[in-house]
Amino acid sequence: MELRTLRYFVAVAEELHFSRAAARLGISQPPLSQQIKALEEELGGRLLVRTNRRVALTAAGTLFLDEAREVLARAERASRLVSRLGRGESGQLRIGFTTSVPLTSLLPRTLMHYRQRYPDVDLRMHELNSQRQITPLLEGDLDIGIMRRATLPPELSAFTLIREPLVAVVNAQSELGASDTPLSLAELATQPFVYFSPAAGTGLLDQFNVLFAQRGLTPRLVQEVGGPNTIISLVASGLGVSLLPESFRHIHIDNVRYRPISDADARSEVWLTHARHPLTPQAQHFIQLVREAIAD
Amino acid sequence: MELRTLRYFVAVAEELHFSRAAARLGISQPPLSQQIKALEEELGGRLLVRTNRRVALTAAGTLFLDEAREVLARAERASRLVSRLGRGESGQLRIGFTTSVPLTSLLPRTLMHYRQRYPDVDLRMHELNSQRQITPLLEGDLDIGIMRRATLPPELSAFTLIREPLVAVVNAQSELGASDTPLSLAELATQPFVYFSPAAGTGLLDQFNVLFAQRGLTPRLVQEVGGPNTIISLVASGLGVSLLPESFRHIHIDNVRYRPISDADARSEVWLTHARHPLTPQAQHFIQLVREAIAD
DNA sequence: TCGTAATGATATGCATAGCGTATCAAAAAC
DNA sequence: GTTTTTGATACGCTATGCATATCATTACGA
Repeated sequence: MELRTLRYFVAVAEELHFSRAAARLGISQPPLSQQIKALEEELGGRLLVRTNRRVALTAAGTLFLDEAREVLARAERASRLVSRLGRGESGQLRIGFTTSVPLTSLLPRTLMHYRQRYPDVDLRMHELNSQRQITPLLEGDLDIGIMRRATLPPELSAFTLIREPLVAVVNAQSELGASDTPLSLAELATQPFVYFSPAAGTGLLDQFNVLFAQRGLTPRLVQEVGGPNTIISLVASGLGVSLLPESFRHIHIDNVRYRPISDADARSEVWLTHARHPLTPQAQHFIQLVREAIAD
Repeated sequence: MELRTLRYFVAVAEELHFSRAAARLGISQPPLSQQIKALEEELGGRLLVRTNRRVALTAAGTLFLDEAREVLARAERASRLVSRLGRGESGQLRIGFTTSVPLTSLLPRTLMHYRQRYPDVDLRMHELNSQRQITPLLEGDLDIGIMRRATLPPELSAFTLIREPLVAVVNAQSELGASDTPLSLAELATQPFVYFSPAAGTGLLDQFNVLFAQRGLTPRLVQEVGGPNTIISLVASGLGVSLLPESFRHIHIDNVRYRPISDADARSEVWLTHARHPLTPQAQHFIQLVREAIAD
């Protein structure tokens, strides 16, 4: 017994006429008669009484009509559900992102596009620092991670979404806050620094260390903090200077001034990271949209 | 998409191994791979991830596994239910019978056999006189009627189950009750009669009338009643004599004596009647059992 | 590091299931 | 009685699904 058999039977049972049913099914009448006959033989009893040029359902046929409709409807439903899920039109997409990412316009824009295009996908955003995204990505608890540049295990793959300049964060009342002209890292390094503690897990700290070490500079850290907002607040209070990606300029706090860095390599990257092999269709679509957004 | 496809997919999803699944299905591995591939193309998304010599389900595949199992189970159930019903192993059987029929051993015996053999058939017995069985039989409200010989419309078909002699029912205190020897109808007709009213609808009245008319006899009816038990009671009270099929001897009432009738044609028939064309399998089985019981 | 085993994918040929055309048989309608 | 309707039957063909042979990739062991 196959679904085709059920479709044929339902057609005959509804039309109560073999030729009309065959026309509706787009086949000719003889094979339809044969299939119904075979079905009756398989079930071991008559489903239809063909008498006096009139076709009628037996009790068994009436029952089978209900059952066959039910089976067909379930099969149809299964196909529809799985098709949508498999095409990435439903299901879920879990994205990890760092604090700084919402400040760039790329992510909010792409998320908006994605939600418009795939409104039935359950989008789950998890704010996690770069380090803390790695394990969930490896274990399949996150589909996509958006993070600052970091050292990744080989099972993860990444590409650059954004490459943005670093800017000095200085107190407007201080000596360095008197101007808006570019500063060199060497100049900045003369000042007391407020920066992330290693426990904050941000990829920015690595970039920070590398940049200064390459120049033989060792800035004096007066305060280690957990998040960028704290950094900016402490700079506002005059505790020291700092160095952050340009997108943090969007955070306006009294007494804080952002100055460009003259060093050409003072840049930070935002990465899109994912486990290497089996990307879900939802993740593929998201990445596709991100790439299109970058291309603009 | 066919049920076969679903069976194949379930096998692969359960084994997570194409070759083992193919072995379980009794086919070779290549066609299995092809069918799964075709299924994935039809649904428009991957159901399985074949990676690193390991097969795993995607989210869509996990959903489809549940759905496919459900569809297959429903199809299986439909097949089982309808098969039983179509084979006459379940469903119902509606039998009409007259008052006198339970007195013969044939019907109780056959019913017992039928219930043993087809315990899941809902057997509905309706006590109805011969006339009142005809309409339900014609309209499909009864499958089988068991009745005394009657004139039937051509849409009904019948055969004889029992042919039994008639016996005289006489009062033990009366002149005719003094002996057990055979009586002729002519002798009996000299006595006042207790018999069925036409409203009782029994086929016995027809037979009664025919028998006496053929002999030019017109017995004097002193009382018309509705049922055989009343006849016997009234005979017991001395109101008159009567004529009933032999099986009524099973009703023992004080002061009633049954005497054989010497006329060879003084016989009554019990018929099994049914609508001509589409007998339900349940009715066919019942008739089969009755015929076997008669053959013994 | 290289060879070997395991495993799914691909290529190709064949058998059969299912379809179409032609025709029959029975019954109803005129 | 003739014609029409309609499901069943006969028969040939095609396409689907299967088997055999082989390939490609990867993991594993020496």
